[in-house]
Amino acid sequence: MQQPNPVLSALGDAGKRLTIARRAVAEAITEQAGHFTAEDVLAASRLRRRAVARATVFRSLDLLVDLGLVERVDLPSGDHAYVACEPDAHHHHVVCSACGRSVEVGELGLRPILERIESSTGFAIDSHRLELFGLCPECRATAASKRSA
Amino acid sequence: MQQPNPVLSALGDAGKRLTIARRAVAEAITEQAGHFTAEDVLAASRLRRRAVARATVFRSLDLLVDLGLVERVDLPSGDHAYVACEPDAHHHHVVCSACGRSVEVGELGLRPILERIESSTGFAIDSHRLELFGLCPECRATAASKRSA
DNA sequence: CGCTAGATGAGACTGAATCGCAACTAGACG
DNA sequence: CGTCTAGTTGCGATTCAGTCTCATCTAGCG
Repeated sequence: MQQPNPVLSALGDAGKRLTIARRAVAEAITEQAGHFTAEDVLAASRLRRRAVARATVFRSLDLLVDLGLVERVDLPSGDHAYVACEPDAHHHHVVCSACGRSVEVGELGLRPILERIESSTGFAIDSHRLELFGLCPECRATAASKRSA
Repeated sequence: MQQPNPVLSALGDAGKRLTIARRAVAEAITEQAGHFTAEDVLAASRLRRRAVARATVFRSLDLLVDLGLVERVDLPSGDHAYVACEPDAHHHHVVCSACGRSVEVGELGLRPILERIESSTGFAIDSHRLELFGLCPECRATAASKRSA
């Protein structure tokens, strides 16, 4: 297992050191199916051979957010979570409210809407945040079978 | 000054008691230009003759959120804030990233986009959250004049 | 006026997130 | 391959928003 881990190579590209702690965080992140909290990463690192200090997890996460490899989302519950995502392209996340799995969706024609808002309010909109919550196909199926039981 | 305060009358309609603490919170909220944090309300209540306990501020805020008189927004900074808003109609908020002032915008044709996402991802989207950040007209003007100076 | 469910205040408590600082190490350089 | 040092890390203390408990209080009704 060399390291096809995109998080690590991106760190290298950014001129950051590839420390043991960062490898551990990167691994913990890439094995998460959907969104995860800082605490999840912390717990995952502890299950592996290398535990990472809480402060370091936060520092690494901040770094990854800066690099655009990870994004912060605020769950409807108010909790803070993160999702791994492709850098560069502007996109949004659809988060399953049952299992937490998340998928990215592309830019999806929001632009004309933003322009409409800009002209009607006079605001110069420079950032937005669209978070979508619902049930993923699997959880819909589960919910449906439970209901019929 | 009787009480044309919409927050208070809505509380009454919902069968809730109009206590002194709630009046204080309602006043603090209605005098906020834009978004505000729980701490802001707390501070505002202290400046007036009637200080409200921290726990009560949170309880009142939760209540107002339930009644749809106030909405929670998560600032890009990660802070939790609230915005007063009209109940009932589905809408979104545009928040000025400089002064915090916020205005509501209506439903704005997001529906077709949501449908597109549902069919492409298989998710059943049941809630979404769109928060827009940018400069309000006043702050744009201020920024522009500063830049030319 | 008196009653009672609902509301409040005070402050202890929780848990996430941050900070400061000494110790460590990745990676550059000779 | 050894040395050097800025970037990192770990640890523990700390902060701070938000919650909880419970005794006390009161809005609003009859």
